[in-house]
Amino acid sequence: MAIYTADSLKAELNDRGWRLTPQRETILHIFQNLPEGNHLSAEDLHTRLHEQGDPISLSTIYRTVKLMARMGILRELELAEGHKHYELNQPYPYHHHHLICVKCSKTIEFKSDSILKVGSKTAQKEGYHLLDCQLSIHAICPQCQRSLFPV
Amino acid sequence: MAIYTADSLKAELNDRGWRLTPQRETILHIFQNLPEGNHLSAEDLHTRLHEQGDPISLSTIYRTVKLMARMGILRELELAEGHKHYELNQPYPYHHHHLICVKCSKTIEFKSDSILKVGSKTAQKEGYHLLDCQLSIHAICPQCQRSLFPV
DNA sequence: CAGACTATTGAAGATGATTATCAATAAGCA
DNA sequence: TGCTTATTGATAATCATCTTCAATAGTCTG
Ligand SMILES: [Mn+2]
Ligand SMILES: [Mn+2]
Ligand SMILES: [Zn+2]
Ligand SMILES: [Zn+2]
Repeated sequence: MAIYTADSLKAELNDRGWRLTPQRETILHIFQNLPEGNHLSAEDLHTRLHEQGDPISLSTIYRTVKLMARMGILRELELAEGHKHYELNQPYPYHHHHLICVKCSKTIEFKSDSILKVGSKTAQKEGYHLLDCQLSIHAICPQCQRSLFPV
Repeated sequence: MAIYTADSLKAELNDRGWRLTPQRETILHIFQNLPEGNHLSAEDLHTRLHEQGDPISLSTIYRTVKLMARMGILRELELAEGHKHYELNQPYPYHHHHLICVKCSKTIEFKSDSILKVGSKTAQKEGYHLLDCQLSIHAICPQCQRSLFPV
């Protein structure tokens, strides 16, 4: 959960015998410039990259996003059924959690440093190397509570 | 997050115009008798049901498990890549969270009532009807930190 | 308790997000 | 500037999950 620049990303990749490519740098930039509260799926990323003139293949997008999640640079979120969303994994005080409507997927972000503390402490106690810590509240939003549609 | 019996399950299903079937009751029983720390995938459930002489179809298992998650009876967990796991959604003091190794999926459960409080309070403040609240700590376990295998 | 209504089931096939393959390309390094 | 090999893009493959639909069986009513 650190702040990454192209340089620090390169350094960390090279450390592991990997490489910094224009594609990886471009994808990092997309996330770094993503307004708070936005979350991108692989498909979203693909579209957005195309629109800005960076036609990166879906294969590469899937690989990159997975790699960055494993490195702790991105967070992998289950905000909707059927596909994952990603956002930058930022440290305190940007770190936050999600309240998700299981019917319409409307999502509200909220912060809690006590949760982050519990997460760090628990990982440390067990000797785990922390990558991400996210509270997911699955619930039904006020609007969907009124809807008569089943389930 | 209530404790369910076959009767209370029937009552809640009927309230919504739905039905209690032997399949649904059997699946609820499986989860009610599952030892702490166990989590079942749809495929796991299918196998286990077959073994105990209840050959319920995979279709029905997927439907039931999804239905019960939407009702708040089961929790849907992302403990490993590629498939979901389910467990009973129990109230305090059985309610717990998961510390997950992203490389080998080894999972450790832990409790925290402060997190549960944050979850309830947040849902309530936004007018959401709470179904489940789970802290997922994604990390790398001690054993996998030592492994040389990439990512 | 029987009959009507319709939710549910099981079998089979479809879907679609994500991965695997592999030849061509291009980082990193000396 | 070359050498090694990680990475990319195109394509095909995977496989967890959902859909369809005819047959079955809960629930409700009289
Ligand atoms: Mn977010
Ligand atoms: Mn558990
Ligand atoms: Zn909603
Ligand atoms: Zn591990």
